[in-house]
Amino acid sequence: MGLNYWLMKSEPDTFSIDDLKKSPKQVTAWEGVRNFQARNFLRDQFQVGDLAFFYHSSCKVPAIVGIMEVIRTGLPDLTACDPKSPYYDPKSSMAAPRWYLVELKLKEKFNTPITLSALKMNPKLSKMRLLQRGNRLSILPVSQTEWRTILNML
DNA sequence: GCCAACGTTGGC
DNA sequence: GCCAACGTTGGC
Repeated sequence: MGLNYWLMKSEPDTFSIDDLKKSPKQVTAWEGVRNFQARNFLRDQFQVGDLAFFYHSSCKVPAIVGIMEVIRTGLPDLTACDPKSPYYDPKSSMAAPRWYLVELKLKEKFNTPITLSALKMNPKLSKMRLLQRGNRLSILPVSQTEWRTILNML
């Protein structure tokens, strides 16, 4: 099986691509995913070497702002075990982790973000999951064709 | 701040 | 297992 492509949303007020750029080694643990479908992607389908778009959501100009590479997978999200964390989940435990995360390294920050409205205007992307009505998943698979189409928009 | 759409919870 | 109520997401 080949490598996968993903789109990962983050609210820039919480964690932006510049925060990632400033992180040690430009690596981050993508913590706080609390949706089962997204969790299943993280736990079961992410592979080392996969590439992911960094997407800024819930902000003035929602956009793809860069590319990350998956460097570690299948790690339990221990913020679920920390009562002081906003991501605390009493139903998770060290012995039986409920939530997982991956580690990502910044590959590229785009000089010009690819905005949501630009994505919507590209007829080749009409089937993209991000653009489907009512989509709320914070982690979405991207097809290889979509990935290439989007890179061609840079 | 609004609201459509969706996910989760919990009573039955 | 159903489904109403509630909470969250996220664009606008």
